[in-house]
Amino acid sequence: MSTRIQRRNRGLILEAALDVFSSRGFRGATLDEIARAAGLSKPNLLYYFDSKEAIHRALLDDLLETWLEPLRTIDPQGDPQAEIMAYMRRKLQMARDFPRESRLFANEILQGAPRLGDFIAGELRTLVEDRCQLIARWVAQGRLAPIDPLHLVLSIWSLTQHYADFDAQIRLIRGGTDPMAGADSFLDTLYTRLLSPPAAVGGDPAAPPSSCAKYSGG
Amino acid sequence: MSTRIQRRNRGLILEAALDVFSSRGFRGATLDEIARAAGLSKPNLLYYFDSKEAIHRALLDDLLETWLEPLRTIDPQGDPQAEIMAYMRRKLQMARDFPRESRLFANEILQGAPRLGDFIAGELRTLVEDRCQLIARWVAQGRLAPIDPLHLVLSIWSLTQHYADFDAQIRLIRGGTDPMAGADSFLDTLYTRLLSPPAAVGGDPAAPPSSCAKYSGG
DNA sequence: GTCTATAGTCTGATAGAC
DNA sequence: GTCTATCAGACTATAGAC
Repeated sequence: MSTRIQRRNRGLILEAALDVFSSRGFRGATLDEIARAAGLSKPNLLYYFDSKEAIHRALLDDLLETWLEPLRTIDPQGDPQAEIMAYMRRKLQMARDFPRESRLFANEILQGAPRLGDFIAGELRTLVEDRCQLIARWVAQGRLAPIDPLHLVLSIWSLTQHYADFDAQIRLIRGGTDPMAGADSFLDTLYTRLLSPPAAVGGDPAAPPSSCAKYSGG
Repeated sequence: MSTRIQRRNRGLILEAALDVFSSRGFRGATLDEIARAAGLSKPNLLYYFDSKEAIHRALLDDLLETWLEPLRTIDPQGDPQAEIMAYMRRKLQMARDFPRESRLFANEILQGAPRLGDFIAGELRTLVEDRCQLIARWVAQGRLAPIDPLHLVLSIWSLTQHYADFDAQIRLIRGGTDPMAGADSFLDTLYTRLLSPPAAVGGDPAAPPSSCAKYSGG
């Protein structure tokens, strides 16, 4: 059983650690800096967590469910285009609400996914494959414009997380203005134009993507 | 004047350092690992470069021109859609040819651009603003579908660099297959649908983006 | 130019008093 | 539970022989 002060201090540590790990990477982060940010002493950090590694792992574990959930929420019974647009908007909202978590994740991937390999090759891969099959069915039914399902999913990750991961760059380029100003309507426009099934008359100028067949089973 | 062996060793060091810095970040990299990868002793590294920081800076300096050039190459006299598609393809080719450079850059931005702030707020920002004005003119002339120029540029950076920066994740999700397989035709499709000016009849279903006015001057 | 040896610093983790 | 003090290892960088 954990006391009130224990939960409070664990929370302080994780909050501080998220700041430091997300902006410096695992090796760039130091316990000294985390301790200072948490307002605790370094030995006290190690009273609550066994090691620097354990703090980092706790952050990742907290993150993984959050990371899968927006993709899980896609409803096979819903309207295809509306479902994918809603998924994109959830991911964009996550970039707004949890930019540090996005950068923590990006740091891990950039360094070869040393601690996330199992998660990605397991739960995430399974879920992505399932969703790609769903999208391929929607395309086959003519309810979405022809598109490669996997690259579509990757594009949503890329375009939404970019606003969190490259926040520093966008701020410097935009000067004072909000880095995400205009992102919502831009992405709405982009995915509307990308996904709208070609109207009965007036064909789509783009060639259909070569490989949807891969996911057409199931 | 530098001898043949000096040029060779500097090259070996920079090549090894690019491997290590791009996959571990600045603080995660160690001179021991770079020395081992270069086949030289650690003091010998520091005979050629003043410090770890100096090696890193040399890599970034080499990178910056390469980073600007594809954006510079956009031709104001060319066909708008073709120019932007060609720019996207150049960036995608860079992700294929120079994935380590892309990850080196991403590492720096993720950590708040501590060494790239001046470059981004200066040369890059100036060039981006110039290109956004050009794109805004093209939109105003009806030669491109209505779109926010800055977010268009950001989307190209995001979607192309993603294949280099998140390579580890994509590999794990795709299993054995080439991480970039299908990327070319996907991005061709995406930007064709995004940028094609609406045909005379059969309007675009997307609302025009709110703010192109910002770049309409010039 | 390249090496061995090492100085000096930082960092993760532990010991032990309170 | 929290602290001061400190250890052991890893790290960047330098000294000095060859």
